[in-house]
Amino acid sequence: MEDQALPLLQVPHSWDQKELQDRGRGQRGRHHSFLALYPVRCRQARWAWFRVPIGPLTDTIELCSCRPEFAVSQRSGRSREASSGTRTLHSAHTARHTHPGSRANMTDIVLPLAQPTQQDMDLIDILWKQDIDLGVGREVFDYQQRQKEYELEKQKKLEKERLEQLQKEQEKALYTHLQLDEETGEFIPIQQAPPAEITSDPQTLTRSLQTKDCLGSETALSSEDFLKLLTDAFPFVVENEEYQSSWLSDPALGGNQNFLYSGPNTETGGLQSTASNGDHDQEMDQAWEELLSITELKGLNHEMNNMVDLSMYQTPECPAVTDPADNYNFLNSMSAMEKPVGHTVSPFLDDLGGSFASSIPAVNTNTSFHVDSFCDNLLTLIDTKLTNVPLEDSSGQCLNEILPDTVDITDLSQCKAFNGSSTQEFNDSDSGISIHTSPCGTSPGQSLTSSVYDDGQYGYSDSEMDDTDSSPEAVQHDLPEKYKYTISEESFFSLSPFIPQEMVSFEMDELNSPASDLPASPGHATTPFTKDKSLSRLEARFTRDEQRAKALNIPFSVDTIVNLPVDDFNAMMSKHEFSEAQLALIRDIRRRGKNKVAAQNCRKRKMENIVELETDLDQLKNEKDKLLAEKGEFNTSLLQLKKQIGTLYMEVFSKLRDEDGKPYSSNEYSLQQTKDGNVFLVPKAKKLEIKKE
DNA sequence: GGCTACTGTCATCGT
DNA sequence: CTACGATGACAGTAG
Repeated sequence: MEDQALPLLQVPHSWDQKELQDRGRGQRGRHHSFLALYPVRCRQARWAWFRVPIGPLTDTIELCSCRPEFAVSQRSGRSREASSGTRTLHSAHTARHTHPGSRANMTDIVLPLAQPTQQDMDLIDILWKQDIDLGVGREVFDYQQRQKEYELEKQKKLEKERLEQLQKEQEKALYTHLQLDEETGEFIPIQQAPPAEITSDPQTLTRSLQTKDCLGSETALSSEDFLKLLTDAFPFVVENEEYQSSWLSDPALGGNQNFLYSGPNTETGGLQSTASNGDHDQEMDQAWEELLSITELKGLNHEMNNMVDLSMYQTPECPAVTDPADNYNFLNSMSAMEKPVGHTVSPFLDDLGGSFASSIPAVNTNTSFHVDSFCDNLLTLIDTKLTNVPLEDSSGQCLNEILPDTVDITDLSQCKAFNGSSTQEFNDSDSGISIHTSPCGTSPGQSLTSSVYDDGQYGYSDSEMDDTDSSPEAVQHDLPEKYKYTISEESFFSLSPFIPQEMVSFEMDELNSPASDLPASPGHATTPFTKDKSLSRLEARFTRDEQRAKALNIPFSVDTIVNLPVDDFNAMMSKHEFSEAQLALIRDIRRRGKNKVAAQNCRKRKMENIVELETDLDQLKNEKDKLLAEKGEFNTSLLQLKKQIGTLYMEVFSKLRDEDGKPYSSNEYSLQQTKDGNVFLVPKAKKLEIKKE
């Protein structure tokens, strides 16, 4: 640790660090209460600025009165300046500064006591005089006086703290009657008296929507509790369907059909009409419009009456099911509801939580997706889950083994199969699950995978394959696109004896991994979707190549063909006899695979180069600005120098006298400086000659 | 339907 | 001459 104390400057008490930096060392303030600031290097390698009363400085510094003013990073220019150019006050001894008012990190600072040399004393004296010149008397620096001021200040501070304390207590008392809404951060008044019955008053209902977290956080909220919550007064805000999902997700609610039946129309209208302000009104309108548009746009109005929309199925925190029957009743009740409420059915899945989520893929994904059948499935699933009977797929594999331990509910949110918005989306989305949770496609009874697989649609020929490329539907019927991938993937792997098992597992792991990568939070469809997209393409590509390989009975996996080193590859090839077509295909596969990787690398490099160039550009721009500023400064100083030289010239010239004591005419004479530094008075005519020479 | 981003593929060049 | 990587150009796909 360096012990340095550098007398830098005296500044007014009011100056802050920035001002200090701006004004720089050596400047003086106008106000009273001048203090000497000593930058002291502390153990944290920072410069602490200490305020030291000037008065005692002439003799000894009373350390107890030294208070750190502020700490300046050592890297700051100011600190460097302080450490480099200033004279050190050498201390005969040092003392640990342990003033109670010191900041925590300053307690270890060693402030050297000044044992001023004559030089230092001179400097201090000069500073004193400057202060006096500025109208600051010595009394300003009187320690006793300052001590009094300090005491006064301290008292004021204490009083202020007491007031704050009082205020806090008042707030605390207030908050005991309030409840914190974790989502909105608002405090909600706690009303002790529970309502006698569930009201159909939309406002009350919508208020209850705000209890999302309260509801969601409790696994089994009693209906009484819920009713209590219902009657709590909230500011009316319904921003998205999540609110609906939250309140509907409560099992207790699910069991109350009256409540649910009372919902749709009155609620819709009521919500809009009772919205307390325009914004909320608008938001509500928009929310309902969006909900309605989903069905209207897709032309599924009629179907939607009986269909369950799970598009909002995005709440990750799902309480465990406590009473499946409640959910079942609830679901049934929902089937009779109007569209808007029909949309809100999805949340009941939240109740089922992760346990149900893992079973969801087995739900019938027919486009009709009738709620009854869904309920049946649901109930079956719940029962299965509850009775701990392992689900089995068509191949006899235990679903519990296949399914990831934790299937995030967001996986299902991806599953547009439950969206019900359109047939296409319906199917397509299901793939979101089927890819990552294969059992979806292999659920007993309605396994699309097995049906297609069994139908023998899995033909292989190059031409067929090309057809598949251009219009996959042609070959794989009207299966959901990703379903197809899944199907082909699965069936291919299962059918491909030549693919090493570890490779299969690797592939499948790779395919499954995005599911686990999916964010837990709902509503983040972008990232996983991107992954899904690339994933499906990857799958498609692999499938295509694998299919081609399979079609020509090539006994290697695409990965092997592509990734094997040349020698190994050649050795492998030499062990088999291939036809021309096979050889060509293997070459193509290898070339394509290599090129694919190369293209990926190439694009990556390209992007990196772009980023690098942008960085360089920024740097160059900064440098240019800097140079321009520097140029301006140089020009200014050059002008100043020229001016000074002109002045000097005139001054010297005007003092020159001829033999008669008369000044020389500037029209006839001029001063010239030779290279050796001598200055001559030269007649202007001669000057021309010199110039010619 | 046009735009954009992403990706795979092909052709070509250089090593 | 061949293999291979790099890269521009193009096409297909999906949002």
